[in-house]
Order: sequence, then structure tokens, then C-alpha cells
Amino acid sequence: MAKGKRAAAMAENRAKLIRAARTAFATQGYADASMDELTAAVGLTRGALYHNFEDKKGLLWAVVEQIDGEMAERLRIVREQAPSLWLGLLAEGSAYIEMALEPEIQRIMLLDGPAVLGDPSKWPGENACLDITMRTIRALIEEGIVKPVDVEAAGRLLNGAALSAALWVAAADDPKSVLNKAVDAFRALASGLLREAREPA
Amino acid sequence: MAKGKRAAAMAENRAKLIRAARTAFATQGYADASMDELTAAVGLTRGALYHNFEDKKGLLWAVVEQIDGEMAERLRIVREQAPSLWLGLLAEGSAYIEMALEPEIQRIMLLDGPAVLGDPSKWPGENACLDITMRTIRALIEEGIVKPVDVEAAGRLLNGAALSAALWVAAADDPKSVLNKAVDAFRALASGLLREAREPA
DNA sequence: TCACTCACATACGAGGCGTATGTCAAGAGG
DNA sequence: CCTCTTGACATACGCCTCGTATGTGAGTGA
Repeated sequence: MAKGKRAAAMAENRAKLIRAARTAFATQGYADASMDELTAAVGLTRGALYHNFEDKKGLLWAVVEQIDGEMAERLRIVREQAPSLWLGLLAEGSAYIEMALEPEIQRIMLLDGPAVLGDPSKWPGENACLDITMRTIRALIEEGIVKPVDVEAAGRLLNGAALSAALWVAAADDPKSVLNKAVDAFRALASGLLREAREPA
Repeated sequence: MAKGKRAAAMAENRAKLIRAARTAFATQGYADASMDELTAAVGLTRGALYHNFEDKKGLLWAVVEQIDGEMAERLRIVREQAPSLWLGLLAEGSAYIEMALEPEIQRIMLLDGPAVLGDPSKWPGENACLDITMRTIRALIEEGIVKPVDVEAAGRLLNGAALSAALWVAAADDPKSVLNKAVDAFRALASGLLREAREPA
């Protein structure tokens, strides 16, 4: 019973650091986030940081992986609740746009993450969000609803469109009204993937 | 004649600094670019930098504005050479994707720029690229070729799709083959804006 | 010629990162 | 129960970079 005492404490400290990093990176941005302040906020020092993670960038990696997993899970739920695959794809897009409204996701995953860690397409967990989108598109192609386009290409562009929509909405003075325009435009673009001009149920 | 001697020298030094910054930011990234090295590379010191620009961020602003203007000019030429408005829009998208292959544009305009300066939609010169795309879409709507979607929304999402395509292509092991897939997918998505399913000439 | 301006260089202070070193609790073994 | 080892974390140090305050010399007008 007393065997895992150290390991448990270490895991907890790791979690605390990641939690602190999520808020610090989200509010101040990666570059302006001080590791001294960040660690002190949870009662630790930079020593704990460099022991648990490779370096500052390693901490960002851990944060990105965690958020990526959460986003994938949320998108999975949205997709499964939709009455059809096609509507699921559209719902995913809308959900993605709305998620990017959250400062944490916007700042860490969409701005600093790519700038510091490089292209998201090469992230481990290889962008679980994209993976989900691609699986949906593949299924739609097999059902004959979507044109036989390259699955990865379609997924990436669709995600990219949703991403820029999200950034636009987030920076808008009136996010609410802009959100509607963005979602409409997203559905229009997505319909370009359809085999028939008529949109399916 | 001897009147503008100081002003001319200053303009030249500004240009030299911007040129040096373009290469430094492109090769090392904004965060890792040292202002000492950058200025020394053109025979100046940080004194010149902080006299000509607000700060490091100000230098990035100047670089971004310059590149933005160049991109807009190149896109304008591509668009004007196309045989029709619709094909011009597609050509613009392809050209945009190809431009993002250039490390300078990719790193500065697509990665570090947004991370450091904030959302590109609020940049002065307000993203000349987007402006051009929006004008084209507006014309296409007036001609009845494109659905009456929100012009800004469509333009932003289309640019976003092209952007993510570019990042994907740039990071690919075999950019050539991936480029084709990306362009195809872009055309498919763009066709979703059409009023008729059939693509116009 | 002389005073003034201004573009730029030099010098300084603050802060952040990464690492080398120290320290103390938790387990192992006798 | 005592000692030894391990390892998680704290402390201390050096290096680099940014931004600013101050110095300086060429250019300019009277």
C-alpha cells in the first residue's frame, strides 16, 4: 500500500503543473508565461518542472496532448448524437468552431502550439480531431454521399476552414452574429464535397 | 540636394533591418531571432532598431506589412490572368497554397505572425489577401454564379482552407504529390459556393 | 562659425531559461 | 533499529536577451 506513495505524489504534481500551465499559457501566452510564477502558483519551483518535463516546450507538449484528447472526446460525442453521418460532419464543424471560441483552446492549440511546436499535422496523437473528421468523411464516401476525394485532403481543408472561422468569430466584436455567418459558410463549403447538389438528410 | 541626406540614409537602414529581419525570422523563428545578431548582420546595433521601430514586435509588424503587400500583388496578377472570375478564384486559391510553401511566408505570416501579433483579421492593410478574395466573391455573387452567402465569411473560410492546405503540403515528405490532392480538395470545397452544381467555365 | 538636432552606438539593469549542485523523505537490506 | 541508496524536488549559478538611459558625432540652419 505504501509502495506507490512517491509515484502517486509525482503524478499529482505533474497534473498540478499541467493545470497551472493551461491557465498560464492561455491567459499570458506561451512566451510571456514565466516558469517561476507558474510553478510557484501550485507551491512548487522550477526544479519540479525540469524534473517532470524536458523543458518549457515539453510542458507545452503535455498541455497540448491533454487538450487534444479532450477536444477529440467532445467531438466524438457530438458526432455520435447526430441523426446521420452527414449531419454529424456538419455538427462536428460547428462544434469545432465553437470550441475555438474558448480562449484556452484558441491560444494554446491554434496560435502558440503551431508556432512553438511546429505543424500540428505532425503532433503525436496526430491531432485526434482531424482523425475523427477523416473517419467520418471516409464513411460518407463509402456510402456514396460524398465525392471520392482524398480523405486526408478533405479533412484537413475542412478543419482549416473551421479553424479560420473560429479565429474570426473569436476576434469579432459581436461573436454571436458572426458565428451564424461562419457556420452557414462552413455548410456551404462542405456541401462542395457532396456527390449530388442536393443536401442529404 | 544635401537636404535629404539623413532621411535617405535612415530609410535605407530601415530597409536593411527589415530585410535582415525577414531572413532571421524565417530561418530561426521570431522567438529565437536575436536582435543583436540581426542588427550586426547589416552593420548596425540594437540602437538603430529601437530608434526606427517601437520594439522587436514593431519590427515584425513592418516585416508582416511588407510581405502582405507582396502577396497581395502576386495574387492580383494571378487573378487578372485567369480567363474568368470563377477560375480566377480557384487560381488564387492554388497560388495561395503554393505561396505558403515558401518558408518565409509560412513561418512569418502563418505561424509566428498570428501568435505574436494576434489575429490576422485585425492586421492593418487588413490582410490584403483576404480583401482580394472577398472582392472576387462579391463579383461572382453579383453575376449569379455563386450563392448569396456572406462575403466575408466565405472569403475567410476559403482562405483558411487554403492555409491549412499549405501548411499540410509544406510539412509533407512529398510536397509535390500532396500539393495535387490539396488543390483538388480546395476546388471541391469551393464548388460548394456555386449556385449550380455544374462548374462554370 | 556655432549651436542644435537627430540617428545611432554604448552601457546598464532586469528577468527568464537551463543546468549543476544540494537536500531530505521513502524504501531496501541486514 | 540502523544504514545506505534512490529519486523527487529545491537552491544557486551563469548565460543570454530585451528594453532603456545615456553618450557621441555627423548633418543642418543661421
